[in-house]
Amino acid sequence: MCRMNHRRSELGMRNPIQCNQCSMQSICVPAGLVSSEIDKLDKSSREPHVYSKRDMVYSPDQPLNSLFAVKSGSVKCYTIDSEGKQQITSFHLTGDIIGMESISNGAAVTYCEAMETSMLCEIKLNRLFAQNFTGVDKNLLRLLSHRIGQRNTHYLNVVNTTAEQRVASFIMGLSDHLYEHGFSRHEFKLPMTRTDIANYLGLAVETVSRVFSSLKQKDIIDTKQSILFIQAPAELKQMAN
Amino acid sequence: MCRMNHRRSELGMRNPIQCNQCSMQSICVPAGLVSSEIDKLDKSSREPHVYSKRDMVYSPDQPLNSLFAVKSGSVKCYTIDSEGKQQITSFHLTGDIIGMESISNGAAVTYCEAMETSMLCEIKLNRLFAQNFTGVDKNLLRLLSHRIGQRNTHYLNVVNTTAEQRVASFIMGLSDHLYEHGFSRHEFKLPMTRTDIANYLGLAVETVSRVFSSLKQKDIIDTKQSILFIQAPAELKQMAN
DNA sequence: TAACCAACTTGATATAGATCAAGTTTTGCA
DNA sequence: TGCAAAACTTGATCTATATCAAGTTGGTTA
Repeated sequence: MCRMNHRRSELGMRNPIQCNQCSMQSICVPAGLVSSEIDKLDKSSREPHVYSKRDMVYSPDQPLNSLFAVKSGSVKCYTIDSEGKQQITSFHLTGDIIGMESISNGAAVTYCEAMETSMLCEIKLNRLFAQNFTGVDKNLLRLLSHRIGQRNTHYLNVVNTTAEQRVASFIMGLSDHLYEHGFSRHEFKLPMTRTDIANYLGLAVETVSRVFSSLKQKDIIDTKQSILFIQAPAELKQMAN
Repeated sequence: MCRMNHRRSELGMRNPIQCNQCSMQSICVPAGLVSSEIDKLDKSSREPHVYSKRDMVYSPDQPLNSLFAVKSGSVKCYTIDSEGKQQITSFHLTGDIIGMESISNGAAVTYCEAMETSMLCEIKLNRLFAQNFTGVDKNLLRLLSHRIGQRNTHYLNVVNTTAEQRVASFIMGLSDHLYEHGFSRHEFKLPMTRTDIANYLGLAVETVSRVFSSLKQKDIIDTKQSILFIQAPAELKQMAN
């Protein structure tokens, strides 16, 4: 049987699900809690908050003692330098936990903005710290450790690589992430603009556009509006290296 | 009185100090332990291991359930891609804790190599996990969170910046780190080669060399062998932005 | 459904930094 | 202490990608 049939469409809106069915519950909720206790969590932790396109989840220097789980949709995190220039540091899709870099000083360090209508759950850190839930701390520790690895990987993808490698690796990264979270590997919506992709990868928009055109011409990918089709995954993976 | 007089020379070898005097003890040793209990820690945790230049601390895929504290000297972490090309992901000096990205899967993900004679203490993770030392877990969590921020900062320094900005920011970063750890802010030894700096910053060696020459010509820095002097910190900081 | 604005594309040209080349200086070892 | 190898520097040339320019396409709103 084709695995694809079981997969959710990336294109439609998903239904919000309860904490006790959520794939992120090992992080969100102290591991020891049973279903009846989950119901007692305050509403802001139990129910996802809906953000519209361009809504800000948090801004630099804002006190922040929570993480956020992206239940659906997508966000971008960015800084703005002294000359007012935006620099995107990360994109986050369904299944990502964001805000880990602010644990160290209790304040946000980037802007975090919804790129489309998105649902995020707030995970209050004081709940994780309240008791000696060492098991939970371990999960959290693994999560942060994994994020450090991801940041290194992104760095490796941008330093000393060609424009084509960066874009190929970027697309493969999205594809892998979506597949791990139950979506199609070869057909998905790109929630970010070419300008955002370019900024994230340290390239000019025009260069990103040219790479997309070139990949399309080689029948490696195709696009229809903001939907991307990966037609030759092996070739793309090889480019990404 | 000049603060400099109190600072250790970066140039000479430091004496190993005991755990109970060590500035890293909040991370290395479960916080509750008193001096008499520290003595009971096994020798590998209590005493730093000495590495000679080019010695490998760990290699990718090697099982790793420890962090390492750099007590003196310096190391570089790097990956080697499928074409055998080295890419340096980080440098670490006295006071750094390394290996955090391997917590998530219990195995090293990079090579870690001593750049000079260095002393590192092994911090076994199972000791931190053994009991419900939530306080320690919190320290560790903050440490990892901080590292994520550092990785972002390094990324910001390399993406969409000029060669001059990268080098200026790199030098300022070293200067700040060394100052925070009790060394001189304006005069220190560069333990890495120009080739390593170039690789780390995504530049060619020749470009790094030219930037150094240009900064020297502008009387912003000076070098004598591997000693670097920062002569105009304000200008350098402004370049780094 | 028009019309406007943002996003995207494609082409022409400019340039920062890579690469190639040929020294010079420094380091480490016999 | 001297010599070889490695590290570094400087100059000349090349190139990948930025920048500038001028469209085209697509999405949103009246």
